[in-house]
Amino acid sequence: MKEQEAYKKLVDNGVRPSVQRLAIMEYLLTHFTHPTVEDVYQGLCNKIPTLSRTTVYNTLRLFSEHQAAQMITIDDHRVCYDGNTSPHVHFFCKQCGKVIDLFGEKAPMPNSRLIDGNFVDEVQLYYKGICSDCKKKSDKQKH
Amino acid sequence: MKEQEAYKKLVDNGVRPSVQRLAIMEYLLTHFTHPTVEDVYQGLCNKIPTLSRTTVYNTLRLFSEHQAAQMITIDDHRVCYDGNTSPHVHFFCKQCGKVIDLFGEKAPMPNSRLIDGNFVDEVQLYYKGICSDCKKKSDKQKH
DNA sequence: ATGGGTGCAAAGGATTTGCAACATT
DNA sequence: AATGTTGCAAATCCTTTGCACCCAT
Repeated sequence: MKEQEAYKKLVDNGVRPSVQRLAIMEYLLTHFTHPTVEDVYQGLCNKIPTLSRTTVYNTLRLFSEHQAAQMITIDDHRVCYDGNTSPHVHFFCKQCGKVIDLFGEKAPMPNSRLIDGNFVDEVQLYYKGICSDCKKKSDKQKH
Repeated sequence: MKEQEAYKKLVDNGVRPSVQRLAIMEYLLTHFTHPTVEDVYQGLCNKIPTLSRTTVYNTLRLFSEHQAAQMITIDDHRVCYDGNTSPHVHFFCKQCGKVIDLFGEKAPMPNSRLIDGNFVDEVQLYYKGICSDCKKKSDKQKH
């Protein structure tokens, strides 16, 4: 049951559970599609009709501050989130804006938590380019 | 002379030179501070009094599309740019918002330009945390 | 009853767009 | 003349804030 996993993930990371927080975390743990705030809102507003975008904004920010989710800033137009907090590589398609996991690539590890006196607590590796779907489409158009 | 370097960087990357574009590129090549659009605008509006923010926005986007500069999306509140297009690691301070180069860390290389059918033409590695300056400040407050 | 959580409406801020004026070839 | 470039003003869109209400302890 993903509900219990969501509950555990909140408590383990020092976030008090509430109906909304549990629902948002459960959404992240069942949709590894790198949803934006709007995606999460649209996905839950039927289930929780009183849900507001503000709550989704606040909650996702809270999650990332507590390392309960990863905030992904790969797209310069909007932020998105990932419930998978283990390090892995993200690919961004500059054409369609999709964010894809590249589990085959090895995620980097800093040499140390302390680099030149700066304390590192988060690492993100981003690859950008054109995804296979968009590449196929543009290949077709050439004929 | 940085002017000639700026000119070359534009032409080499297929960007037609103009007064504004040269000035903006020269600014990038003399300020490795990861300036935002506003920074570049403020830095140049004395030299070019007619300069508009719109032009800075358009020009920097153009540069990054032509690989003449790197667009850095490490800060979720605003984009910044780097005239150094060789791969290196960026550190973002979550407290003061500063972006620092970590030349000591090794920048990753994808195994191939084509990963799972996706074409990769840009790689960015971001470290996030608290910078040494902010760490010192918060240490002092404890006394 | 107290403190945290939620949600509405409004504000804020970064970025883009439409379009007319301008520069350059 | 034709084409690309610039810059103002307005629009857009994402995100945050202020504040009142609500819920749970």
